[in-house]
Amino acid sequence: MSNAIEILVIDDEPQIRKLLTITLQSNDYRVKEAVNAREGLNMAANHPPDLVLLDLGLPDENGHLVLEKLREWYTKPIIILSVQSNEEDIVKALDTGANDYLVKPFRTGELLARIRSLLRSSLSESESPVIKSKDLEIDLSLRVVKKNNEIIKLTLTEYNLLALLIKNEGKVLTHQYLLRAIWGPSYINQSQYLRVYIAQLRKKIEDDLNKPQHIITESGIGYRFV
Amino acid sequence: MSNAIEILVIDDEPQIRKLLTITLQSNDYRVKEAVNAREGLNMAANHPPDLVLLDLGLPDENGHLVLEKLREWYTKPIIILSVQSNEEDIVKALDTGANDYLVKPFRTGELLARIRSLLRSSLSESESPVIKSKDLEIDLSLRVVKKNNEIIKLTLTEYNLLALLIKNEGKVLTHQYLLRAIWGPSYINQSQYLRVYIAQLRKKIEDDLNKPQHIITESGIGYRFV
DNA sequence: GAATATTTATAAAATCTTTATATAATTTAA
DNA sequence: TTAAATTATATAAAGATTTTATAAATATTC
Repeated sequence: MSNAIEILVIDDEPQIRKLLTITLQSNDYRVKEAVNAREGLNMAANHPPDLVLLDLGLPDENGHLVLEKLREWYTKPIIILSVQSNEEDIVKALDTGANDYLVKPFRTGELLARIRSLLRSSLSESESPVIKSKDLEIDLSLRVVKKNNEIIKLTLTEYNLLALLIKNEGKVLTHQYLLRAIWGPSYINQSQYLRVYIAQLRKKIEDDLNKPQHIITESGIGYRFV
Repeated sequence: MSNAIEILVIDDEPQIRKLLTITLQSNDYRVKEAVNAREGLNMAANHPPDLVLLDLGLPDENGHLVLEKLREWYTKPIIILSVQSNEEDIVKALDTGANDYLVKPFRTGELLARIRSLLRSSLSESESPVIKSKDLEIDLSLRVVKKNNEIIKLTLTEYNLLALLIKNEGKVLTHQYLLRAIWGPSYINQSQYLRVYIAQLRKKIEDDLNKPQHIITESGIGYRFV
């Protein structure tokens, strides 16, 4: 998978690198390893990762200095891993731009949770989940649908229906399923509702109503979004 | 100073609250104190702070549940303070939406550094102090709104509503969310309030009331600022 | 007592539901 | 396999309902 989240580990201890790599990989992150400051800064610059795990006790350069250099341009999360547990180091690292500081030995479950926490906030602010096709674009968090870069107005039911179809892209959703999900369990026989709303949606998002490109009818079964 | 950063402390132990309040105030933060979950949630809703310090061991409700309720709508940083140092609690809290977790007793210098770290990222990314569009200009730090370079007078509620919409530019904010954020959780059914204030805001900032360019109605859902 | 907030009332707009009818797809029977 | 019959779908449009906009009256706050 090429859209996996990439994490750069900068640590000189081979056994820590190995532990981190195995832990992270088994949680579906892509991992790159650097064994010292020079290599770490190079790798970060050549191919910026989504998050950096940085050991403060590197052999070739002072850890705080590495952090400072990295922060000159790197804006995504940096987590410090260090054997130093004194307050001075922690405060200094955080004030230099680190987003978190874990004292070695750390608990891997906690590290993973802190990684998730940081990725959550850094991702949600920069880019929201947008689904794009040739002419359509749906931003589920903004609740906005665009066709050829123009916002199209959808009513509550129209949007709910489209969002459900899109979330299950490629999959045929049965009449029953759609009716139950949008109108509720007591409406599963009101297929006509569905037809009316599918027609309205197509009028808004399809170029040629006689040859729908997005909402495909599966006669006798349901509809499918492609 | 009225534009100081405001921190809400939710903790039932008086001596901890006192320590936190003194520490924070001497670092130029404005502090509000809540002694239990109910009071904390109310205070957060009525006047959303810039950051929340939440004790997990509250007397009246489970801490994780409080965190969950808060995160339903509150998007700014939350730091957990807890005597529990077990990994399970830490992971759970972080995955529920906490941004950091400090085990009591904590070092105040580290707490302050972690607060600075979180405020740094949340402030720099979420709100640039001045937002401009063709005819409108809003300075969130000065609390001033200009239309065609003329200052327009807004009441407290009008300003809070407009500021919230603007901070979430492009995003549809539901009635519930707006009512909860501006009036508090007990007002989520008073959609009429919202309509009255939206109408007043439009009268002040829109050129053509029949074709609003800034505050867009999403019928059945809420409003969106563009 | 002026400014602001909360209610109330009501007209207008938007949306949803229902009906009607044409068209398309599928099944049945010769 | 083809033609008729049946079933399923598409779409417009009318009526019903819900939602929204706005003015204006009343209450509250500072």
